[in-house]
Amino acid sequence: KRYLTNDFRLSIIIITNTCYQNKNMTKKRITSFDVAEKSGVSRTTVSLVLNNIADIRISPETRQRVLDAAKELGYHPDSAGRKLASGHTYNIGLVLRQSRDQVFADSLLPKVAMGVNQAAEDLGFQVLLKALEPDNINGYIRLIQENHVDGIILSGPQQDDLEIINLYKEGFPIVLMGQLPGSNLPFVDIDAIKGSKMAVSHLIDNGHTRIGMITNASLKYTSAQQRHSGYLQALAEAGIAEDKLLLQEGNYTPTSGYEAMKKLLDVNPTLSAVFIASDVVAKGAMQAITEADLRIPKDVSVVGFDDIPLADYFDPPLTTVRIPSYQLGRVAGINLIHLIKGDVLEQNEVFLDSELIIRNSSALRKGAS
Amino acid sequence: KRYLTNDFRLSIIIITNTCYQNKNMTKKRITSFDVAEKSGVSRTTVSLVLNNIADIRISPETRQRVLDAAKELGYHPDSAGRKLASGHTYNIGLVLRQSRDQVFADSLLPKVAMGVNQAAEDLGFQVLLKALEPDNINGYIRLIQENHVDGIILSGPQQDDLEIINLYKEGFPIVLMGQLPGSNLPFVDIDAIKGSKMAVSHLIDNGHTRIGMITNASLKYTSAQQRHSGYLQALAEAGIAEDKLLLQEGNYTPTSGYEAMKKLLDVNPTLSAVFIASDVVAKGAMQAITEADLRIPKDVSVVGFDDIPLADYFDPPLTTVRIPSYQLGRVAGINLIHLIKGDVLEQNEVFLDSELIIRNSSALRKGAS
DNA sequence: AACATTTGCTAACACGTGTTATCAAGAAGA
DNA sequence: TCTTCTTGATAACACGTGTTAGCAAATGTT
Repeated sequence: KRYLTNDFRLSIIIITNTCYQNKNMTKKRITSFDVAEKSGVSRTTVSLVLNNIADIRISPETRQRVLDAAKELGYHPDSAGRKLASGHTYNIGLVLRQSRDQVFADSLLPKVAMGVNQAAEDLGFQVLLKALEPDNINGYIRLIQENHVDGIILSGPQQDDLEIINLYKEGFPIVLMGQLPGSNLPFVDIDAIKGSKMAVSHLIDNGHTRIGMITNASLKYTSAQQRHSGYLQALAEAGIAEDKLLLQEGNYTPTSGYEAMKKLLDVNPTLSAVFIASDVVAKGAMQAITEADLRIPKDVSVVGFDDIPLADYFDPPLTTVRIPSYQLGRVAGINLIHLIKGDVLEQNEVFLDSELIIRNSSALRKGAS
Repeated sequence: KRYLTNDFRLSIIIITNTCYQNKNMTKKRITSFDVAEKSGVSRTTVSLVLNNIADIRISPETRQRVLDAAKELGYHPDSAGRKLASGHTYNIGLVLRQSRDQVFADSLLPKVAMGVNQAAEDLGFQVLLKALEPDNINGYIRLIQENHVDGIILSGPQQDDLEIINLYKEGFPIVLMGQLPGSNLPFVDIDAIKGSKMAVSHLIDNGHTRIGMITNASLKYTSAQQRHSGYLQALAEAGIAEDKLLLQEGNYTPTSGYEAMKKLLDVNPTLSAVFIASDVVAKGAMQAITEADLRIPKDVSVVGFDDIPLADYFDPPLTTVRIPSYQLGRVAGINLIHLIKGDVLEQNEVFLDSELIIRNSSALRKGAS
């Protein structure tokens, strides 16, 4: 089945008639039949012209007559009819797998959503938003079973998402935002290992050897694992041994960072720097550091992850790893739509580069090497 | 036209057959005809049973036979077919009117979106997300013209949104998030005037008389106007004269708050408190205060607006006005769906209460009254 | 027994589109 | 002149559902 372009739609931005079903004074919807009648051709011809079908012969005069009639009547094809006939919905689903609290605290989500929206807009698709409740893990299935979408972007996939793998194997277009190890589903993600490594190496370069870490989330999440493993790699390359006492888990919230940091300081008196895999968590941790009468960065250097909008306004401004959120959403959208159209992806696995933003929270200590 | 319930859908959460169109090995979709055949009744009966139509007589045995067959075959009605026949899409549009930068910085948006999502989920609808580019003000029109949605929530309406008023007059279901003065469209909003007044009165109660204000956005936005007018009302009630030198405009960003605060301090040496109608803007302002060698709250008390997730972790923790974002989204969603179903709204204009969260940034100065 | 009513179900239409197979007319070639 | 090819357009089918009008059988009433 062919996918249609929307050349015609773009040419009619002027709103002449806004007609829709209305239970009171049922305004008649303008159909392709009306356009056909007005321009004195068949409905088939109208469809062929308006969808700009290639390899079909229509005389230039007729074509123009149809376009004029459509514009004059303010015709807009009905999406339901189109879906039914073509088999395509021209919708993509943006499915949020994260817990509600996680979404609440996610200050990058708006950027991601805008990126997806832009991709859809550019390619003639619409975005269906679906947040999954924890007790409704397979809630997105309805989108597919009832044919609401042509494909989905699954944000924050987790280990127990088995159904999604079957769907992909059966040929349903899916792009992950984040990774699902063990599956070969196409995904778009940042290279979190590289990003974390960059962050921790920066601390090592500044002379630190006792470097703690607080994760962004439980280590059952892929993204937490990766950020942790970047930390380990940086240590290994510098010949620093891993010390499990230097690791604490956070869970997206400042509070968790506060608690984790307190534990870390209790157990590790010699700790001189900490890598916290989430800016939000870092904010809480910074407070714990200050409350322990330690100064940032003089006594403890801090590096975060995400570069949330406020990171530059932390006290002191937070050195962190910037995630290209908007691009992440945009590329996921573009790739999904390619998949839907049956194109082969240039890259099945896309890693976008993150960037180390160096600010004051990791400034060199006076007198250090 | 009647609106259908989704009782049947809820009873089939187990996924037996996940069938969809596939260009390679075109799995046949299971239709209501298949269910009819299997249970030995007509397609009409299947439809009547599955949609649980009232005032129709079906024998209990037949009803059960249909339900069993549907469950066994894993039948799920096709949304396009349903839309075409019923005239309803069971979609609501969440349209973001704010500029891209504004959305990026909006840390409450995820909560709002989750609220809308929840309402839709509960009432059997889907959410279509549409962010408008500044050069595409009427972009949502396509959603309506092509019949993608049964109604829309317009977030952040602006003065020049005239088309939306016409749509509503013609009977199209619309709920605003935020207000559009001069129109009588139904809306859901916080009582921003009351909230601001509460915030400023709190400062006055603490003994302040020279109270500055930095707006959250340009005063052409309704929300900025309201927060400003709450500020003025609180002053008036306390018999404090308005001083235009005490007002500066912000624009969502910390940077704008930083600049605005510097100007404010330059011109008003006696200023002892400031009300900043956005926590994000306040963060920048707080930095300007600190850089001027002033202490919060000792020299300058600060009160914000929004209660973003990090406000409790500002230094010092920020006194602010909490917006019930999730509820805002949920109520907007519920009311829109009521409107779609033809119900009369209990309240056409919904004001949700905001709450003053008192933290350290406005603590009483030692020795003050 | 004759008629009226209820019960249980269905045939047939409607929704608005995309697409294939086909056709008439005109142009080109033999 | 007769045949072949091209052009321009269309009739007819398909998609999957909701809904109205109506029908036969069963039940109730006089």
